[in-house]
Amino acid sequence: MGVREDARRIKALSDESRLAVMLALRHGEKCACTLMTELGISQPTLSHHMRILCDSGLVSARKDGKWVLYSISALEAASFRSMIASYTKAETEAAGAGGKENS
Amino acid sequence: MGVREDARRIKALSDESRLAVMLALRHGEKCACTLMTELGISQPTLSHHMRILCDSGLVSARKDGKWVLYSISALEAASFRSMIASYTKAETEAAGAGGKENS
DNA sequence: TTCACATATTGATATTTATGGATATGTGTA
DNA sequence: TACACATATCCATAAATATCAATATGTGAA
Repeated sequence: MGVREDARRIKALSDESRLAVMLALRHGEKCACTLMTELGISQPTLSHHMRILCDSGLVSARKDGKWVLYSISALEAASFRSMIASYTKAETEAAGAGGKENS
Repeated sequence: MGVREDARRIKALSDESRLAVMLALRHGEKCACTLMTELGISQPTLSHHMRILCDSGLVSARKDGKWVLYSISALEAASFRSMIASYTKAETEAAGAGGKENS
């Protein structure tokens, strides 16, 4: 919690390369080498971006032999969307009585 | 549309001061001078942040005499949340048949 | 017009960040 | 052990960004 931490989490998504990573991971986990090829960026640069995404919690890493498989954390992603909503949804006067708000 | 443009829009929210602005505007429009006082930042700095928020579309400005009243654009905010979802929601194999997805 | 106030712009500076080469670490295979 | 490969870290550099003082612009009142 905290605006500073929220800004840090949002910053993790505020980069073109990292958004491309998120798109690449929508169908499931991928190893760094695949992401590197698909994005067309250098290995140190990809490693840098993956660290930021992992630090934010949005992406989690799993070691498999010499590969590291990255995947979107569904739980953290939902929490992220909820956090975004808290900044972008207007505060309704009598909130809470109406129902679920989110699916 | 486009990953680059999406990154730019997300970047608009990836700053602590601008998140504070969004929170301050949740209950309705406010003038720059009020935001400046509430956030405790200089006038040029606030102007800089408001320009970025307005450029992103999330916030819209309305002139009233010598004041400029800022408010969250509900339509753009909804579009923003939808865009965020497109990067953070896992792609389901047979999507679309289930129902609304969003409220 | 002049004045006071609200906001935007300019310009300079310090901090952050993205990038990739070189190198280190870790892992499986021969 | 040595070797090839995958990933992380270190380092330097260029670009982007946040900040604010000074100044410009606009607006209503006297």
